[in-house]
Amino acid sequence: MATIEDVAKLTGLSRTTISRVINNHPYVSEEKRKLVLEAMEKLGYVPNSSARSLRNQKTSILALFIPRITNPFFSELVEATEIAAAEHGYQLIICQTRYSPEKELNYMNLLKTKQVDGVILASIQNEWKKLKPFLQYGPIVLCNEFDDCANVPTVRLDQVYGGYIATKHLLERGHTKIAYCSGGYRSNVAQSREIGFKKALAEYKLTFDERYAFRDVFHIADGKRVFHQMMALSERPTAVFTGSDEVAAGIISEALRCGYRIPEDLAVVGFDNQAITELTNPTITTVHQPVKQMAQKAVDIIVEKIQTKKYEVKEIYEFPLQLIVRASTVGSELHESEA
Amino acid sequence: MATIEDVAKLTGLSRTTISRVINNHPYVSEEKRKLVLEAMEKLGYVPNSSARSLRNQKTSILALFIPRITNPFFSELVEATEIAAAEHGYQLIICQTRYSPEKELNYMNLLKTKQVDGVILASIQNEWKKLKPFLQYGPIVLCNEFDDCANVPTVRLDQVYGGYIATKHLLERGHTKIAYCSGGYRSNVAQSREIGFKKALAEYKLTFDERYAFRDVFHIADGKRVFHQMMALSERPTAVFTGSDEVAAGIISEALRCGYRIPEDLAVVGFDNQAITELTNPTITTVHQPVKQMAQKAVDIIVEKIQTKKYEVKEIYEFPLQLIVRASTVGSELHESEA
DNA sequence: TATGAATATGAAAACGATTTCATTCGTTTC
DNA sequence: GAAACGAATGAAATCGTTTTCATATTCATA
Repeated sequence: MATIEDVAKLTGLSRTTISRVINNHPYVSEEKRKLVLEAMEKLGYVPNSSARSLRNQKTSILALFIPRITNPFFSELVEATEIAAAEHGYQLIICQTRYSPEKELNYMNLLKTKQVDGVILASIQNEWKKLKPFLQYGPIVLCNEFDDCANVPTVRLDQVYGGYIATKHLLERGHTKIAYCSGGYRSNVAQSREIGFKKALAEYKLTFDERYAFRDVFHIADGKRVFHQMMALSERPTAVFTGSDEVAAGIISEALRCGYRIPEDLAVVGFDNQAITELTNPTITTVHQPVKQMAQKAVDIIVEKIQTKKYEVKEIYEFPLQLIVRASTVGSELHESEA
Repeated sequence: MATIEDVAKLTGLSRTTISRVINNHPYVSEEKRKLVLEAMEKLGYVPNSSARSLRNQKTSILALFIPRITNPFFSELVEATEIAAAEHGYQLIICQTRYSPEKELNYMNLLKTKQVDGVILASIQNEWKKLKPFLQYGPIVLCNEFDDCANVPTVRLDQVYGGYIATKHLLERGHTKIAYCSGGYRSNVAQSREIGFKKALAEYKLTFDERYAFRDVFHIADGKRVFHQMMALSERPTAVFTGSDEVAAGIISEALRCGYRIPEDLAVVGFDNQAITELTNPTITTVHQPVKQMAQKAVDIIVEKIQTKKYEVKEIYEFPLQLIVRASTVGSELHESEA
C-alpha cells in the first residue's frame, strides 16, 4: 500500500534518497539512512516487485519445464532446482508440459513477455528450431535433455554410460538374453541409454534383439504388463534392463506374485535409485543419477547467462552416473559395490 | 524488444489504440485493428508483463506453499494446482518451506511485495497470528491445512473421518491392539486423524495406549524402524494405523523380510492411496484423498477472492476421504470394498 | 585562498503498459 | 437545421521504481 513516495513525504526527503537506502547505494548520510529505515518500518513499506521488474528489466523468476511433476525423478529435480534458485534470489515457476508441444510453446511465452528471466528445459517437446526464436528474449538452458542442434548451455547426465554400466553388470553375471525396457521413444535420454545398452552387448559379441525390446514403459502397471509379455516369449530373457525403478518394481512385484524368483529366474536392474528400490524384496539394483548436482549446475549457469546476456553458447556439462548393486541382480550373495 | 510505442509508430496510430486492440476493447475500426495486428506480427511485439502488472496491479501468479515436493502427496497437489491455475490463466510459484517457520515467513513477502496475487498454504509452519498481517496485501487460502484462528477460506479433507474409517476397519476385523503411527506432531492433519482414531477406539470401548503411539514417522526407513520397535513391545499390536503409504510399505517390507506374515501377524493400513500400495505384496489397504478436487477448489476460491478483494472470510470446504480395502488388512480372503 | 575532489541530496526522465478525458467526426432525431 | 448521440481516435496522466544529471556542501591540497 505504502509507496516510496509516502516514505519520501514522511521523511521530507526525495524518492532518490529512499531508493538509495533500499538498494544500499553510497552517499547517504547515516542520519538520513536511519530516518528512512524508521519511516519504512513505520509505514510497513516494501518495494513493489512489478515496478522494480519494469525498471530493472528483470523479474528474478525462472521457469522450469517438466513433463509432469508426479514422476519422482522430476519431483527431485524440482526440489533441487527450487532450492538452488532460492539461493540465487530467484523464484521458480513450474511449467508442466504434460508431453504436449503446444503447451510447451505456450509456456515459452513467459520468456517472450518477460515474465521470467530464463527458462530451464528439463523436457523438450518441440524441435529445436521451434524453440530457438525465443532465445532472443532470454537464456534457455537444457537440463537432463539435449539436442544436437541446440546452441545453448546443456547440463546433462551421461546416459550412454548409464545404459552401459547397467547392462555390463548383467553381462558380467553371465546373462546373454537381456530384455530392454524404456520410457518415451522420442526422448533423447532413452535413446542414449539404448546406445549404451547396445555398446555393452557389442562388447560381448551380442546383438540387440528387437523381440526383447519394450518401449513406452513408464509405470508400475506397465512393468507388470511387460513381465507377462516377456514370460510369453518362446525364449525367455533371464535378465531385464529397465528405464525406471518403478518399472523394475512392477516387474519384480508381478514376478514374485506369480511364483518366480528374483534374481534366479529373472535379474532386474532399475534406474533412478529411488526410495522404492529399498522397499521391494529383493531390493533393486539401479543407477544413481546425481540430480541435485545437475539442478544446481543448471541454475548456476542460467543465472550467469542472465547476467552476461550471452545466450547462444554451446557448452556441455556432463555428470557421471553410478551403478548401485542390490539384490535384484545378485540375490543373497555377498555383493560388492561397483563404481 | 518491441514496445507498444514501436507498434504505434509503425501504424501511425496512438498507443491507446494499440492497447485497445491488445485488450479487445470496443471502438476500434476493423481497418485499424487489422493494421495493428499486422504490425504486431511484423515486429514480433508482445506486451511486457512487468509493465502490465504494474499498471493493472496484478501479476497473474499464485504462490503455493508446501513443505517439500518430493513427498508424493504434495507432488500430486502441486500437479493438480498447477493445472487448475493454468486454467484460470495463472502461473504457479513453488515455495518449499522445508518445515522452517523462517522460510515460510520469508516466502510470505512475495505477497507483500506484490510478486504474487495470492498464496495457497498447503503447509503452515507459523502460528496464524504471525501470518495474519500479510492478509492486508492479498488473499491467503488454506489447503489441506487448517487453523481454528484463521479467518480465511479453508479447503480441506475430513481427516478425522479418515482416521476413523481406517481404524474402524481394523476394529471390525477383530483387532484390539492397534498401533498408531503419524507424521508431524504439530500438523493439524495428524492431530485430526488421531482424533478419528480415538473416536473409533472409543466406540469399541478401547482407550488410546501411548505405548502404541509412534510420532514423527514419515518415510519408508521410519516404517522399517518402527516395525522393530513394535515387535519389541511386550504386548505386540496385531494391527497398525499409519499416516502414509510409505510408512506402511516400510513396515510391510521389513515384516516380510523378517519372516512375519501380513496381515496374519500384523494388519497394516496406509494413507494416501499412492502407487506403491499396488506394488507391495500384499497390496496396501489405504485411505484415498481427493487431492485433485481439493486443489481445484483452492484455486477457484483464491481466484474469486482476488477478484472480489474480500480476503477475511472464514469459509470451509470439506471433501470426504474414502477407504480402499486391499490385502494388507484382509489377506487373500475375498474382500468387499467399503465406502 | 582558490581549486578540485569527494560527499550528499533532489528533479525529472525513464521503464512499458492502461485509462481517463477530450476531441473529432458522422448519424440520427425532432 | 440544430441538438444529441455514438463511434473512433489521441494526449497525457498514471502505476512505483531506478537512474541520470545537476546542484550544493564539505574538505583537503597547493
